[in-house]
Amino acid sequence: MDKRQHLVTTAFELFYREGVHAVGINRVLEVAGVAKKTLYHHFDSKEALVAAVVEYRDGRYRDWLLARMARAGTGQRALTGLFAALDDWFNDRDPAIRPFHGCFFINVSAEYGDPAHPIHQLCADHKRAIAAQVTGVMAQITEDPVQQERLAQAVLLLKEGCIVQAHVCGDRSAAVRAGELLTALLREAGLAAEPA
Amino acid sequence: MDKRQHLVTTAFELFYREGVHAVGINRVLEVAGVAKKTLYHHFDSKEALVAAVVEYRDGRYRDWLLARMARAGTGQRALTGLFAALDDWFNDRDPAIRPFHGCFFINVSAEYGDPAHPIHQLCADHKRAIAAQVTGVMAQITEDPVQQERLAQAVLLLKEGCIVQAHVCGDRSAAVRAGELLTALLREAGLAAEPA
DNA sequence: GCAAAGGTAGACCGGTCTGTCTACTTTTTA
DNA sequence: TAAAAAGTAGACAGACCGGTCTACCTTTGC
Repeated sequence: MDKRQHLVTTAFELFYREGVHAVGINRVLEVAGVAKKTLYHHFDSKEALVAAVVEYRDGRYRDWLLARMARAGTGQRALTGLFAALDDWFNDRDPAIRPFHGCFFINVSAEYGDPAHPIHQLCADHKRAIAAQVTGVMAQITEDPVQQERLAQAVLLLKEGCIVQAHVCGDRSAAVRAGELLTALLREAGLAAEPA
Repeated sequence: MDKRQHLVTTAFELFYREGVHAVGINRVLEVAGVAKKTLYHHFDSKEALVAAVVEYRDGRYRDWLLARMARAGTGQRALTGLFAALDDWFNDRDPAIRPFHGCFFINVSAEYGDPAHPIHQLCADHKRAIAAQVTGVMAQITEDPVQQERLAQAVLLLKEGCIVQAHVCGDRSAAVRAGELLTALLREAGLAAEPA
């Protein structure tokens, strides 16, 4: 059993559910069943642990989303798969990502509000990595690079928007509406919807 | 000088910039130049202060947004005004709302992650109040109630989305793109863009 | 003119925070 | 097999947390 990894996953669950500042190091140690010395052997400080947790979640989340998109197909089907994945996430239907307590990266960057803070930067890095993934899919839909960028940005806007609506307002159907809006936008852009 | 109000505005500035849990009561008192007894004369607890701060910001923010929309005109022009207002907010161009550190309500509900928590509820209430405002404007654009609801939801999705993009990724032009997407959606819905 | 309300400063309470440390045990590896 | 690495429990330090309290001062309304 890798103690370091165990600390990271335990800390993630607590931080995600209750917030970073609301969870003390002693609480993490108690739940993980690990000695304090061990934590400070692996991490210089709580902030170093937080950084490791963000990076861990970044990898997990992107792997999950990419897999769900790939499973749905390519091009437009992958985008439909993205919003279907979000819908399952919001409604706790996918064991691979359950439970839903909002976007961890939005939550953490709310607590580390200064954009220059390293932890905030890690959250921004995650969003940029997701953006790169989505832009890659866009290349399968249109050849026009301007259109690619424009539509990728639309997907991201709708994605973040529906995550916030789902978490803050408890609107669990936000992903469905976001998906429908994207379809409308693709139609408006002259890209006919593919049959299911 | 109303001490209670002074405490609320001071606490808001600190909470907004640094987060609720990151700012202690003593810090608020020090910055406000107010005695601890006075704070606990007006508020039962820190949480009561937080609630008052959220309600204060709710009023201020909605007044500001409503004024900006009204200034831009009615119907579609009001919606354009909404995204222009967000753009000014993100780029610190409007003294009435400056500075920008993300959406206070998203930030606070990230710290009070439990949807059943009263503070989280207050944040949800704010979003619902904004939603009602936007739905009202939609009645000026189309008579179809289904279309009204659908487009209002689209505006909210794009609004929350661009706020997150602006704050987490530091993308200060997110509001402009969100506004363009809304125009595209209105066009797709068969509602021709009004001339400026 | 005086009581009531609202204000001041700051000591104090019990508790929690991050982080350090001692002293000892287990596991890994060369 | 022996040294090095990684682990254990938990006391401790110094700072800060939210919140209470005493003792005193200032404003305000009747």
